[in-house]
Amino acid sequence: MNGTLADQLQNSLSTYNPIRNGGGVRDEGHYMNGASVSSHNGSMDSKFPPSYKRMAQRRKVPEGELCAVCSDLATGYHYGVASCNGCKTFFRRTIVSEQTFICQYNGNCDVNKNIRCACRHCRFNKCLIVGMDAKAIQNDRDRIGPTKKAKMSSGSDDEQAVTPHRLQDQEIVDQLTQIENLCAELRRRIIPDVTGVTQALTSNCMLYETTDLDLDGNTQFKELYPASMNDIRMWNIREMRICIEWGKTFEIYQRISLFDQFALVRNFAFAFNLLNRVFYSPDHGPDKIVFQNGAFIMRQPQQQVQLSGCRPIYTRQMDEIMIPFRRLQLSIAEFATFKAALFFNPDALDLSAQAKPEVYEERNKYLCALFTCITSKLGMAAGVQKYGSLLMMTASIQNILAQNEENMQVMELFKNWEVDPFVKELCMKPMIR
Amino acid sequence: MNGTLADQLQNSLSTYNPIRNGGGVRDEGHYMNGASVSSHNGSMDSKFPPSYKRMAQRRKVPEGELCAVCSDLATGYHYGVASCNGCKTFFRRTIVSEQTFICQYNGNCDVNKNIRCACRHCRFNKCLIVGMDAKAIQNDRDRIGPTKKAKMSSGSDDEQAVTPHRLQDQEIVDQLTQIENLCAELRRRIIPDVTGVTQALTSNCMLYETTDLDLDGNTQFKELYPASMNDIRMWNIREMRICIEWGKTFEIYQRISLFDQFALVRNFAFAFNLLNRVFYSPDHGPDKIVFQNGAFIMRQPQQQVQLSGCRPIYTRQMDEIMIPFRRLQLSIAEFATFKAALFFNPDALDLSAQAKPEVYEERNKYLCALFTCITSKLGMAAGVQKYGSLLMMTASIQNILAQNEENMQVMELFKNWEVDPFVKELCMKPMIR
DNA sequence: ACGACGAGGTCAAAGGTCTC
DNA sequence: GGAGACCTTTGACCTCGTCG
Repeated sequence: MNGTLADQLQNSLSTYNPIRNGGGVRDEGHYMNGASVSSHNGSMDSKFPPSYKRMAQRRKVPEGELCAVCSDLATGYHYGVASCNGCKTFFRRTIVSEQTFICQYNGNCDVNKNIRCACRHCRFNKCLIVGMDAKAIQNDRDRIGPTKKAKMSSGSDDEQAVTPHRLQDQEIVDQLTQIENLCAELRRRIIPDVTGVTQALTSNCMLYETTDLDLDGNTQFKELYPASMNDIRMWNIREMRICIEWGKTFEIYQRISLFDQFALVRNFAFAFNLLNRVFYSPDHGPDKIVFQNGAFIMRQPQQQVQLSGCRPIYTRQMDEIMIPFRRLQLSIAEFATFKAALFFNPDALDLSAQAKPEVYEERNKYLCALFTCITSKLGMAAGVQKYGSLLMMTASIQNILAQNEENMQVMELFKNWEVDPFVKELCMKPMIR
Repeated sequence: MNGTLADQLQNSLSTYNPIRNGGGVRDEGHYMNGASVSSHNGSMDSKFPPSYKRMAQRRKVPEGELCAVCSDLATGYHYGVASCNGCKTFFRRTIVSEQTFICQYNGNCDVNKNIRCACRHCRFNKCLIVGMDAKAIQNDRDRIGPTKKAKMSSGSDDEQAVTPHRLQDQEIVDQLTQIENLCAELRRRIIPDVTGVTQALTSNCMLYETTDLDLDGNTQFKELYPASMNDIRMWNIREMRICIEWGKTFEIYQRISLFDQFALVRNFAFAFNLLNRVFYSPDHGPDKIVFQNGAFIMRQPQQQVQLSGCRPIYTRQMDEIMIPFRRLQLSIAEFATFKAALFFNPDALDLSAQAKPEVYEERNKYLCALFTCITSKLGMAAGVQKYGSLLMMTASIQNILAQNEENMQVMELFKNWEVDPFVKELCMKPMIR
């Protein structure tokens, strides 16, 4: 799930379950698939020949062994872990019934014999952390002893229905996170030119073949230096292009009309740009937005970026977006899901009436996924606040966008800086309203 | 709980409750065989001495067994004693809440089915005497969530319970709802003039003495008619005044500096105005915002409210606020709490750095209350969406406010309509930025 | 064959929820 | 605000299939 969890996993495995370590893993043909979470299984497998494992597998749970989850007396090894009857049954029930729990507190409740029922989220979490293996759950009890044959026939395992789709939200978040990483990759590459937004929208998505593109030297970090207008222009265009590629990864986005695609992306592109800029800005204090290549924007107006009527926008980006983001300690997964929820805005200007309900539902999907993602780490109490605070940031974002648009109008009007045609096509609403 | 009781307890335990103690061997037979249960069991209980009963400890309470406390029909063995549902729950509640009762008579009241509620002291005493075991009371478990409601509403997935601070949240919501009603009352009254915002902020809150004020005939509904500029102006000023009175009802608001009070109210007053306008607009279709006195604004630009550059604002108010509000079916309580969360905006322009954290916490308070309020009605799945959709409306609100401010600047610039001095002081940021 | 182990199943009795 | 009917969850104990 996240780094901390993985660390805990490593620790807890050796702490809670040393017997299994020494005694070897269960019969490999049974339920252990190499895909298991724990890496220590892998090392075991490589150390001992199968025969050892079989012999050791029969080993009784030592007298007085405690449940790795709740420290009650263990009744045996269940789902790969020394555990008590209660935790064993609890784990199976949770998996089978596809339940999802949310911690009412902060997601780090104690789990022990006396209070193990107090928080089901944290109890289940602990089950996973100590290594209980959901794949050991047999969903079909009526199987007819095919064990021997199955082992003989092939080493390849057909694992159908291995993952119950109870973690639908988690899957959504995971996928968005993956796409987010692809975007990061594309951000380093030379993005081929297009004639305009329409061509960008209708061409194949570049995110799945980023490695075909050459690295762009301009995006590589060399040193910190004050951003020039060219830097700002380059990053603006770059993010806008990435935004379109990102949008095209959504299945629903491909289904709606080009007109609606345009409406959504025009509504969101600059927010995408802005959000990525501040979220991925390395932390050099609250007064600097730093681009990937080292160019930075300071709070104090610089020579390089002074334009009439366009000054206060960066201060606001720092105060109302960058600093709150840092305070909220958003993970990349949360950030990615948040952007998806923003993108599918049913109130986007010019969005057709037919598309609205569909977009609304899509947004709901990401809102729920975001909520699940946040509360699974923080629990209910803090999660509701974080989710709420994050969503209320939309106000600031919108505000800054409005101001930015105004600035662009001013620029256009006074011609003191020519806006890139692609950016103009993507971001600026026509003057006539 | 006292000496005598302890003695009695000892006795009663050996008399009434030999079964539960000791880990006797289980019944040989197949206990799940429903057909044999009652007859087998019944005969056992009557035939065999107590020590044998322990073998049957897992069996159902015999047919017709009576509650050892009140002689009602027993529903099973609870806390070691055959007892009815009432006495079981009564015993747990008493232990958990650590209540102490005092007998009004002589401490030897009869306890039976009909009068078991007459004396809680004697009922609890009886519970102990017959051997109910306080050690069998467990720690608090995780919340389960709605039971009956879940079936009734949309058959969505797992409904998890809401925060443990439920009651506290409910209180917050209730209080806000009350204030909301007071505002509605004030809205109908003649509000005394003030010299300016500062005077309004520093005077006593009028909401608690609305009945001292005379009714304002201009606010009473007579008939529907197109709003004049005077109507709009009147309602603007009125809502701004109410906003200040409303703000003063918050304890924290009274504590912060006048400067910060000004910052918060300036940031929010027009939103307050706008939100109340559309929320309380009687539903005359999606194309009309109707004031309380019958004046209405149409989507199509009217003669009366045509101002250069100021047209599209009402369309947006309808499309992005009024219609979504109706779609979300906000209750007054939810609406009131939402406004409180908006009001305490830590990113409000000009808010002092000291006040920010406090305001942030205050907002969190209302966010949690809002979430509780919504999910307690809709359950988790739908609640998360509604909460999320509502909070994302802040973007539209902010957008419209920005546009409104722009309009006001235009008005001010072209002097085609004089903005009321009070409104100007409250809403307009200085031109210099 | 047989006993140990750990899958899943069972159900009384815990606790929680909801309507008076 | 408490009582108690009703609902959900828990876990000790059970059976069964599979190994050594």
